[in-house]
Amino acid sequence: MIDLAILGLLDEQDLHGYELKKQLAELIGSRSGMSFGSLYPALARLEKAGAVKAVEALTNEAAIPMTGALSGELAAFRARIGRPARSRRTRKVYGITEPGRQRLRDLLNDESTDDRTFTVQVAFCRVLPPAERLALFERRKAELNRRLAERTRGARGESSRTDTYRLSLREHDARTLSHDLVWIDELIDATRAELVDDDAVDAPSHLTGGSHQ
Amino acid sequence: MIDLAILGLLDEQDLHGYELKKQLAELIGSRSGMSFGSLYPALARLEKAGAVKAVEALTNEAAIPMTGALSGELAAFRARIGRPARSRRTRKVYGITEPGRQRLRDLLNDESTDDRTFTVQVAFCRVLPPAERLALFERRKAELNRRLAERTRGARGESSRTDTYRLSLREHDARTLSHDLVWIDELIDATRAELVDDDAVDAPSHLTGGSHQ
DNA sequence: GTCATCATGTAAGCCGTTACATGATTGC
DNA sequence: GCAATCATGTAACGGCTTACATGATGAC
Repeated sequence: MIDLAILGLLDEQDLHGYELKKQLAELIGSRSGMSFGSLYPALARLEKAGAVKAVEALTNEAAIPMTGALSGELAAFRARIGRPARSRRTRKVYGITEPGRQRLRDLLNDESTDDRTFTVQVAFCRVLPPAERLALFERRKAELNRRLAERTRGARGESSRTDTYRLSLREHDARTLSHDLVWIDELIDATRAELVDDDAVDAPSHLTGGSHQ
Repeated sequence: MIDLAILGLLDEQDLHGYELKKQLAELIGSRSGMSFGSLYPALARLEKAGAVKAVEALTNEAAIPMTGALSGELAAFRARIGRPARSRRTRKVYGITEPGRQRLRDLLNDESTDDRTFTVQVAFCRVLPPAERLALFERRKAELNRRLAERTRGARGESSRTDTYRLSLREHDARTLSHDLVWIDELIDATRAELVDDDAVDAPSHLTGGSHQ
């Protein structure tokens, strides 16, 4: 999962480890770890595998892309102080390679039932072609439905040892699952619309009435 | 977290490892692992620490508590087939000890911000006195509010690199957090009501107007 | 010059998973 | 007897966390 997050971020812009960690924390929350002790070895592993490579960090601020709102806080800070950027000899800036992009697509298509992984997959799914994105969402939907079914099955035969709190927990779980399913359906609808749009260019109107559920 | 789940279940009834795993899967879902490779070492560790002990598994069905709906499925199966229970020499049935119960209460009061741990804590929180239960819920509420605040802070300054899917992800996260907060408030209200009831017996009406939020 | 921050890494250790090994009981 | 299920464990391995080690840069 860490590979997915790293490659996804590097696909957007070149970054060094320290900044990567900050953006990672912003993306998936500062909780759920992602400490230096796992980030740097992961970067080294990816570099060895050829998925990322250290790009020449030019020694002045031109090395840092200032277009748009990228590195917004840092840029704002510098502008406020009115001082040139440091030379930053010690930073090691990474960029994604073409094999790395392929690896990213593979990881996005990876059939994992892990919740956190899916979150990160959604965060970067725009790099997938619509059909694969749709497949990703459909797999997730199937997984959530599977859990819902499992839950319903388990609800029988345990009536004796369920106090108020455990009942409340079960109800809350069920509501959360429904909530997630509604969301997935939104994502699916949006992506299907994109697919239809694409088809309208290449081959008109034979997917519009496609199967639901 | 595995200790918490094991002690919580053993506090309800004596169980052997295999059955423990089944009930664990029912409680927190068959996903999120809890394989034998972690269960048995955990049981051994708890036994060594004196938190659980192997109880004499009598070699006939009398060893298995048939009162109420305990072991409901197994009992039903036997009744249906009409055959006596097996001797089960190989099973090692564990029971919780008094130190184990204390350890259970400690684990329930443990200040962890882990989501899964909290789920299990709720599942067994009935063993806590209402005041401690309330404190557990309040801590969770504070944690969720902290995450919400962090999220809101992070929402500024990232407008450029947010596509539709990442926006949708953020919205969904926010809705999920609100949803969880509503639930926590329900739990808090229920527990506070219990507290007030208790007070009405011991010491009337000086906690009713307690601080909110 | 010293402290905080930025920045990168290594090492020890925990925890949990997968896979393997073993063996009892029961249905057929 | 043989396969399926029940039942208990061990061993290898991997991944992640905490803590440690190092050093550059810039503020004061």
